[in-house]
Amino acid sequence: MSSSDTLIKALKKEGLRYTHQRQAIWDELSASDEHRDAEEIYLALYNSGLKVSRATVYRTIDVLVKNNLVRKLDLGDGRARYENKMDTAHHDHLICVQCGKIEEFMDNVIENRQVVIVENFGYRLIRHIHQLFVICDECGSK
Amino acid sequence: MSSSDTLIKALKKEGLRYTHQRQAIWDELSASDEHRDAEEIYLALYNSGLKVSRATVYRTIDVLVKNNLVRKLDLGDGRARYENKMDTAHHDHLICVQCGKIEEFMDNVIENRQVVIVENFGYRLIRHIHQLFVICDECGSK
DNA sequence: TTATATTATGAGACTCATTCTCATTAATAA
DNA sequence: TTATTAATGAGAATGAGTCTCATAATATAA
Repeated sequence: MSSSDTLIKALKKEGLRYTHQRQAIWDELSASDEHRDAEEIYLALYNSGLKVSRATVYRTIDVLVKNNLVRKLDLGDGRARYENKMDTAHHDHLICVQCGKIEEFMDNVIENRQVVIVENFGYRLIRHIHQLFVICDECGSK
Repeated sequence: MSSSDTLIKALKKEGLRYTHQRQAIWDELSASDEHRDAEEIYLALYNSGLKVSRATVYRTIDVLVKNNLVRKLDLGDGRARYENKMDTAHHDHLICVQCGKIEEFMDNVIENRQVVIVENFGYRLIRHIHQLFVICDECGSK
């Protein structure tokens, strides 16, 4: 499925129109594996000649997040980061507290344990946030 | 060790003065096991007749967090919550996405696994955030 | 103690990410 | 095509948290 089809499908599902701006924002996000904030995405578009407003960037990202095309990360520093979720398996993050580098991890033992913990409470797991704040190899060797 | 002693020790360590406001804020935090935001703490003090400014609430909480007397929680909704850390063992949180109820959990399997994951990257674990967003029993039965 | 030096406080201005408003523009339906 | 309706852009508004600076309180020296 092409990148446009994915977007069009999500927009259709939401009863929203297909616009150049929405395509541009999705293009920008889907072409990268970085974890960027809204301003970085806005500037990337701006610098490539696509003048999409910040408001539209935020509005469109919300739709993408809601439709599982993009993941929103809250690293606790006041700026949300966004990562493309296309073709990527579930994972959580390691964040270097010195340089900000972000790595991904996934551990089935932890995934399963989470479910057990929640079940023991008699609750139902909806989603989780698991972030390991580290000092990475480069920062640690200095 | 009394509640005042704990505070006084932390302030001394930081080279800060012991004031009525700081004591009042610490009293308010140390007397409760709730997970409250700064405004709730400010209002609790205000309503008990202690007119401490919001600025001082924030400033004092920062000191308490830095000295491990209080834990700051980022639930991703834009308001930090604070919980007293006195006499409480390490734990993470379950948060009901419907009613906001917060429960605590601790699992040694997960704790150990985290360390292994980070070591495999050649990194060093500094701290972690692990939040399980759930629908609690009360909300789920409705 | 009392005076002196220094830090803490309060009020409100400010910041910054994000959201909202609303007039204008663009996409879809007829 | 035009009519209808939704989307966009510019900038105002929001809200948690931080900063400023004049005043008040605490600690130190005498």
